[in-house]
Amino acid sequence: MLSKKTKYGIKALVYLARQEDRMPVQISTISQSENISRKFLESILLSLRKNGLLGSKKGKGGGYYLLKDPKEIPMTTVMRLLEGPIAMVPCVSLNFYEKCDDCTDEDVCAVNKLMLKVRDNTLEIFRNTTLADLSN
Amino acid sequence: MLSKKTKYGIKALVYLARQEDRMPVQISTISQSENISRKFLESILLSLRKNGLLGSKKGKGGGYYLLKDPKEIPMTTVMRLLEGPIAMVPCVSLNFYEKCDDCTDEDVCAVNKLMLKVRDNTLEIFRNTTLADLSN
DNA sequence: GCATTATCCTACTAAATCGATAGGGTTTAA
DNA sequence: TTAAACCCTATCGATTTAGTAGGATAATGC
Repeated sequence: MLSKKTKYGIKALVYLARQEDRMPVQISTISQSENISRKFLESILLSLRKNGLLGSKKGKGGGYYLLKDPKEIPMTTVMRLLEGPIAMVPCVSLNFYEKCDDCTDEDVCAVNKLMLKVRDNTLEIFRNTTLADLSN
Repeated sequence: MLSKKTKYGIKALVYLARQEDRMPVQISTISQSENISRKFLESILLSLRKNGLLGSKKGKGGGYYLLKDPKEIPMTTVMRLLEGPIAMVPCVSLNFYEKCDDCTDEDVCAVNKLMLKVRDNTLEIFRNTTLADLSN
């Protein structure tokens, strides 16, 4: 299951991508428009800023804005920042690989075999979809 | 992330699928071979039996066995029994559909659009993979 | 018929995660 | 100087996860 954090994060990013200019948008504006708890969204946007996806401006007239062109932001980046690993098991993860405790031989493991296929497909979709694609 | 329940369940089913005959296999045998906590595996196999995937025999010489030919068991069935919905959000789920609280219009929702693609692809894989495929 | 073997079933629990909420601190524009 | 806005840390209730405990029930073989 996708966490609400990820879901809200994507919605907020798409909201920002839909702005013609790169002017700062306030948290409250997004939270009201997308029906997201203001405080929760605040923490999400904060982490997206810390991870280099968003810029922010403090004080009156401040807010958040995208640092790059939406066309240059693939969903792999977004998903990894918000949700973490794309793979369903760590043993098939590219960026978060971890060996299973119980598995003696990964090459024979049925779960590994199956989830590798799923990861490949999902990854392909995320790679070929940018924020811009979702904003239309 | 895939739950351990699902992971262990798949491993156990594959173990059973690899038996030439349909003789009952004891929980302990599988749990030792696959490094799974005996009691936890017990509860998993019990639920698979209740859901019609496995048969069981009590008493001495008892155990669990597949009720159908592994070729006839697609991973969609297995995944839905063990993990639940295949979709990452309920609003794109076939068997577990649920409307989002925050979403006013599903047709415009970026998350919906993206996750629909992911679900279609994942579903295709699970549909075209049977227990038999994973047992080789 | 009785001991042994194995599944069946219910209940409990420790730990982790999720989805927030609280409550200030700091910066900036007007 | 004041109000608007982000910044940051801490806390919290509810839920899920990954088991564990302990006995009830059923089948087998002697």
